[in-house]
Amino acid sequence: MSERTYRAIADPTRRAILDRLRQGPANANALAGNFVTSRPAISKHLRILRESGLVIDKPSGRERIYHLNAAPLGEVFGWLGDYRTFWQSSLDQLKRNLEEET
Amino acid sequence: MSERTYRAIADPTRRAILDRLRQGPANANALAGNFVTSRPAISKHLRILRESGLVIDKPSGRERIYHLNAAPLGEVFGWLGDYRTFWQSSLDQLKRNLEEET
DNA sequence: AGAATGAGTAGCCATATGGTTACATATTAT
DNA sequence: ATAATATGTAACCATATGGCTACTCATTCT
Repeated sequence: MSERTYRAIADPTRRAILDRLRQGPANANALAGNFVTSRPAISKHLRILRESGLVIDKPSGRERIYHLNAAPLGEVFGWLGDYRTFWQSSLDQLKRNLEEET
Repeated sequence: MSERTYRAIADPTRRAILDRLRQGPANANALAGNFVTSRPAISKHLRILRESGLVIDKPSGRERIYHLNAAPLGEVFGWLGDYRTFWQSSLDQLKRNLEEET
């Protein structure tokens, strides 16, 4: 399912929602309040976040409280981790490669 | 520019290209050879990777050698890092939250 | 010179994406 | 009971995305 995770975090609004949820649960209205975007649009983003498992919603009366579930991000983090050594040495390493046969 | 990075890695083919480049530089043809997708499609992906700075191309005669440049991934890694504590404790933490008022 | 090769672009197409307004539904407040 | 509130969905729209075939351009091989 990690494919969905990559897609989900590709959108800046959705990343902002996740960032917001790091400070604690919130209902849809509260989340929408943070953006210029219309509430239905946020509702759509929340659906995508739900489907990717990045948020979990807990119905509470007429409202729905959204909780962050960061677990799926672990996979992405893992994938990126494999590149760690590359970006650490990359600047000079790359230069050497590129100038190698100049 | 990190926005472009998130978009770039959202596509599985592009991630596969990056994975491939981790093993060393390659020209466009070689990269395209790894996929069922047509060469022009790969060419487009390479353009996006170039524009996001994730690859750097070094023209060499009639071919163009692509090198991985993982640096931009560092930003994404950093963003994900802020969630680390969440996914580590998330399973039981979340359960507690959800069952809190049940 | 002429053929072949590596690679990008143009033009086209179908589907996905993100946004909007209008509407439907359920729960809570008066 | 009725009004107000919270939220999601429907229908529609414009643009982005990813893929394909045909074509162009530059370089290299014979």
